[in-house]
Amino acid sequence: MTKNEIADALTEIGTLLDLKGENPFKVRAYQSGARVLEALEETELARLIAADELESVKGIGEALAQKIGELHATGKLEFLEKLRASVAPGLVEMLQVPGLGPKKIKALHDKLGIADLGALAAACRDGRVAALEGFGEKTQEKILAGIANREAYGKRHLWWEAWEVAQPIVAGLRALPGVTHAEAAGSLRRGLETVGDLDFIVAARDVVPVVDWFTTQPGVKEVTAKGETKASVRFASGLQADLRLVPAEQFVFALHHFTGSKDHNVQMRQRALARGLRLSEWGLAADDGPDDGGKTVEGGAVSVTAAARPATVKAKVAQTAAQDRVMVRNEEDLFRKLGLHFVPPELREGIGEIETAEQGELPRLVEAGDLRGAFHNHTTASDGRNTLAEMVAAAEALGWEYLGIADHSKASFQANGLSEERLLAQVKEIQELNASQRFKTHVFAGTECDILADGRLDFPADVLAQLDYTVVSVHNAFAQDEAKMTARVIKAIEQPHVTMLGHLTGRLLLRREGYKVDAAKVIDAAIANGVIIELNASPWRLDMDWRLWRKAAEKGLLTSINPDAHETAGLEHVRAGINAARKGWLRKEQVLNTRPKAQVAKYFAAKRG
DNA sequence: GCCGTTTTCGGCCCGACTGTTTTCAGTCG
Repeated sequence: MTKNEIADALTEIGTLLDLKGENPFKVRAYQSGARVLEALEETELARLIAADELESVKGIGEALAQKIGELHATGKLEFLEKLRASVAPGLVEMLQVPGLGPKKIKALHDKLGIADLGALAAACRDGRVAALEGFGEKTQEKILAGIANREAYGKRHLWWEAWEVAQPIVAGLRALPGVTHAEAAGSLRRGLETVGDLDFIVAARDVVPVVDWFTTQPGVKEVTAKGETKASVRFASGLQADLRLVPAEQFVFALHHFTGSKDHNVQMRQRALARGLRLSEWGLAADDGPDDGGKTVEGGAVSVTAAARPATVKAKVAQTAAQDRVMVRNEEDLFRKLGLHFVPPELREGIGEIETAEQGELPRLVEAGDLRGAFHNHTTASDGRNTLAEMVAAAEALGWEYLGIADHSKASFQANGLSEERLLAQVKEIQELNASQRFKTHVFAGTECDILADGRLDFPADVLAQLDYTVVSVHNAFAQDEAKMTARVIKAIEQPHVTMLGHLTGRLLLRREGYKVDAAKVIDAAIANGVIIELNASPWRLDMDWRLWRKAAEKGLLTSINPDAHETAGLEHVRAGINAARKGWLRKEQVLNTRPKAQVAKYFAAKRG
């Protein structure tokens, strides 16, 4: 078992023990054990197990060491299997209902015999839940609503959709009187392809109007929390948004903390501790040990124990400031205090960015402003919703130097794919449009040519030779096994005149898994053949996945950030592609469509031979 | 279950919020 799988098993043990009403500190021991494990390198874990030194790791004692060792060696754990058998599986599912935790679930199970969501809904409907001690009408209603909406509530949301909700809120927050800082944090800020919920961090002199404004935004369906420092709302789409109000001097720390990721934060806190500092959402302070006036660290938060707890947040800040608080002006400053170059939010995934930032070797990431155009766009000639002229006008409005048109080929019948004749007519139309100088934006004539089931292309080489460039993509026979699909794609990119490979896996985020293909082999073949793999920037695709880009680009792979636009508004999806490219550590030089028109034309010409 | 110049038992993570209570338990992050 890998360390992350073992960590998942420990977390599951914690959850199950919690549901059984076990000692909460025991529960936490398993959960923090999982966190500790996640922070270890895979090789380090193997070494510690081999050397029988697991117990030297803080947070792992005799019992956890034994269980981790067993899971690592055999992939199984009898203790966990017995535990699973002793807890009704429906209870775990009940944890998904907002407002239900282990205690309430245990009470429902023990007193009403409820063991799954169906029975819970029934008990709510006939009023048995409200009659239970510690429950009431409101709780019962909330549980019913939670069950009804759990699919929407539990689900993640496309980055683009979340961003469209978040943008006006950030702008509105910043415009409120007394607001000094406002930012969206979380996975949205990290540019992750999907987002669980929205986190807004705000510093304001007067909090009440901010909370009132936030909870009355258009689209808010439900206000689930409303206090002086925090408010939560739920939009009709099921998207949840949290607002956190912090004093101005804590803003940077809160922003960093809630931007995450969890792994990045764990590593940052460990780095702080190694430097005699403690980092948390509250601040950065000297680490004087656990008895330095009451501050303790657990789960990363610097907090104040009961004996020394001041009455208010303000008093707490004042007290901490009076002690050893390290002041920072911005995130750059925060990283600098820990001996690091600034780590852009998109890189904060805990996958090596901190080590690289220490060496000062983080790349200068590609930016939205670097793009000069985009390829792989559709028009009404195939399945697009705007004409060639409309698409070019939209590109011109974006200030683009060039726009590539790549309509579908005839095998994509469902998408009104172009025959050879229609394609060549379109090429002529494009040449005439360029000659007319009607638009400042130059149009490159291409195609999105289907890769047929056997790896042949939908157009012959002599037709492709008449285009500026060729994108090749898989649009059918998705069910082929990995070996067959991989061979099919490689055969396609080995053929002459192929400029770039479209959406490597064909995935549709939150809707459809991609087809099975060996990405590493395709990447090697693309490099060997001088073929680009596109970064399809459609918010539903973001394919090839950002997790593969860093290594692929290091090996020499070139990309193009392609919106796959089917209408004028779709051109702006390159913004989502920029996120993915940045998460893949890509520099401007590794993205074709950051190059000036003349260089692109030269690149295409060289490829055509 | 883990931990220890407060050491081998008795602590351990808390602030904010809601809902059920009338002083607090449970949830969430």
